[in-house]
Amino acid sequence: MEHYIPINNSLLVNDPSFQSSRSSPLILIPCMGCHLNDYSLVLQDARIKCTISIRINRLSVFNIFHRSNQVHKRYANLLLKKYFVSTKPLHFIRYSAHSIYLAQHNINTITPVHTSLSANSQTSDNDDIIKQLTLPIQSALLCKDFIKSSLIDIAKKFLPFTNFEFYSDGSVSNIGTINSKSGFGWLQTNPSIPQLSFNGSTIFFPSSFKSESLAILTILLVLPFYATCHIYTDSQNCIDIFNQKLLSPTISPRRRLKQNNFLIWDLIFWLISHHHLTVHLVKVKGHSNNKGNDQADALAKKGRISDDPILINHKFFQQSSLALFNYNHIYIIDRNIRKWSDTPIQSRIFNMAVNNSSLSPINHQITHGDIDWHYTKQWINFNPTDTPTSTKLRNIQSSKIKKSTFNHPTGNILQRNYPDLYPLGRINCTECSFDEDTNSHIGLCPAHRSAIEPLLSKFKQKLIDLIKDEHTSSFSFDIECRINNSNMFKLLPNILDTARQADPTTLIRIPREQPWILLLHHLIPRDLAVFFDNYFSKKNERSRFLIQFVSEFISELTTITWSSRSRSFKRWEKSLDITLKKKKNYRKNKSPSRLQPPLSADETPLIAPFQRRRQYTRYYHNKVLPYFKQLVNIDVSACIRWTTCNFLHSGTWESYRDSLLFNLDQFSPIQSLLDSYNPPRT
DNA sequence: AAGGGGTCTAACGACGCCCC
DNA sequence: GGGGCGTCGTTAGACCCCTT
Repeated sequence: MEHYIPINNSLLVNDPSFQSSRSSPLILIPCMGCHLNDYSLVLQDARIKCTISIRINRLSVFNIFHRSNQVHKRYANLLLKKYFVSTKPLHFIRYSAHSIYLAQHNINTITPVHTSLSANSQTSDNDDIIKQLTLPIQSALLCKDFIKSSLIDIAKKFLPFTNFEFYSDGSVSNIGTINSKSGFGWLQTNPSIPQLSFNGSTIFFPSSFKSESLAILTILLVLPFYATCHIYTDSQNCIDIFNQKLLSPTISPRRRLKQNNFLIWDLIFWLISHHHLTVHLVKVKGHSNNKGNDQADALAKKGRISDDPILINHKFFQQSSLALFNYNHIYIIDRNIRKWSDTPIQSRIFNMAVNNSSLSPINHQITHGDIDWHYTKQWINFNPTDTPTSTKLRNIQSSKIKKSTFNHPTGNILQRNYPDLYPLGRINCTECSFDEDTNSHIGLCPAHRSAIEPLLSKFKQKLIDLIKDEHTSSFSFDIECRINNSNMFKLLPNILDTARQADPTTLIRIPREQPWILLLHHLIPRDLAVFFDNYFSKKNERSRFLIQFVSEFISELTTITWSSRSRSFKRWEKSLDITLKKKKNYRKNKSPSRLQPPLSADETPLIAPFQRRRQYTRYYHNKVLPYFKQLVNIDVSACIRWTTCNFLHSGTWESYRDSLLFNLDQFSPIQSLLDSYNPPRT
């Protein structure tokens, strides 16, 4: 905010109009620049000379006189460009601000916690230097006390030296699983200095970058004032960030808070400037038989086992910190918050999507993980045309999405959308004329079975040939046997009929034993993906082959099912004289009829919302019609656990999503660990 | 020792906002 | 309207670590 100060009263003293015993008025003018100016704030308005930034959770407001007020006339001769006049004098405002502060903090006495550094400088005693040096270790780290004391011991032993050489390394195991552990280690290698080493572990957002950063940080923590050190690390990333930030020390808070692990990096640069350190980072190649690096690597692996993690206390930066986001009061999310927010948002969107009642026919498939979402995403995004956008592509995509969300315009959906155009009652499938014409019926329809069966065996043979010719994985035996045994290419009439003859009050469920039905809805079944995962070792190869195979498979399946259904449905529509023209004009014809009596203009707005409301309730709360809203029994809190998993461990949330039956008890070790040393609460 | 998986960056194109 | 700047999504590539 812009900094305003009271006008210098000496100017007013000479003014005869103020020569009175009454309280002097408070005139505020913009500050022209002072030590409080925050240069890191980049302002658009060049007229503002002095800006201050301060972290507050409450603002005290006081009133000012309006420009038109009589009071302003008294100051007209001062020729001030920009000023405000408070309705209350300065001392009154200061007094009320102080009492608000006391009331807010619920205190009567304030104990100063700051120990003045200038007082200590007189006695340059060793103990005092140690005390100053280890202040960051004591206050900036959150860990068990024995870790702090071991760091302080190292700092004491390093105190008489200035030139250091370190090898550092980080290590992360089982990344992307709930068992991920990250550790780091370093050792001092200058032969004239005690060759001490250190290792530790950390939690939250494990990545090798975080481990390596923490290794550098702990090195800097133990260095004495004015020390020089060379750090040999194998992380190109750390070196880049280090050099980049070193060259541009005045970085805006917005940019700073986007840096991953900014708590660690802020502390690193705070130490460099306050402890006057000279640091050089040197790149070494990992696993290149470098003795120091190998030892650091071993230390990092050892540190990984440690159950006592080291964290940064964000409150160390209370002077400069803006409001930081935390995860459920556990720990600060010290990375680009906008990027990170994508994770919970995506998982929530996914959870809402799979909980949608339209997908209830494949509810079992979703809960049992029968659908491979990774390949499904690739397939939905697959563009068979050679241009990025086209009408053709739009039609392909719209058909894919409608079919996959069970919203393809079948009888029941058309009846919902055009209630006056289609006949009342159940619209039966025009091909089998037994069951209702719905999205889920398409795979179960007995009319298509004779055509589907040869197609399945044709593509079974095609898959066997493809894998036999192109497989790259080490094990290639029993290809034929496995594919022959898979349900993927089997048509089981009994199971299909059982699914069809479901209780009419419950919705039809697609049988899990017939995964090929999922392909009709453009969802890739796990039963098919597993062959590609097993027999193709390269990631891009298996995607390419799978998409190609699926593309042909789905196109032929669609021809004999969806296309055939659509043709016969069109004939049926024609027999009832339902044409495309009528559908297109349906809304157009509807709306004038509603507004037809325009004679009473004040009456129409009352009618319109009422009618709309009735339509809404008709489809969402009437259980007889197919599309009433109902809760699907998928855990609503799943998205929270997926995100938590992503926060505590690593990897994409999708990797945790695929084990949908996730056990909440797996968090208890982390929770007990957190409880054990009283985590920061913000 | 090879390969997969993860993290991270740079580069690119596209787009929106702000200011001149 | 155009330039500057930031944002977003995607892709390629480099690197490291772990697993097999």
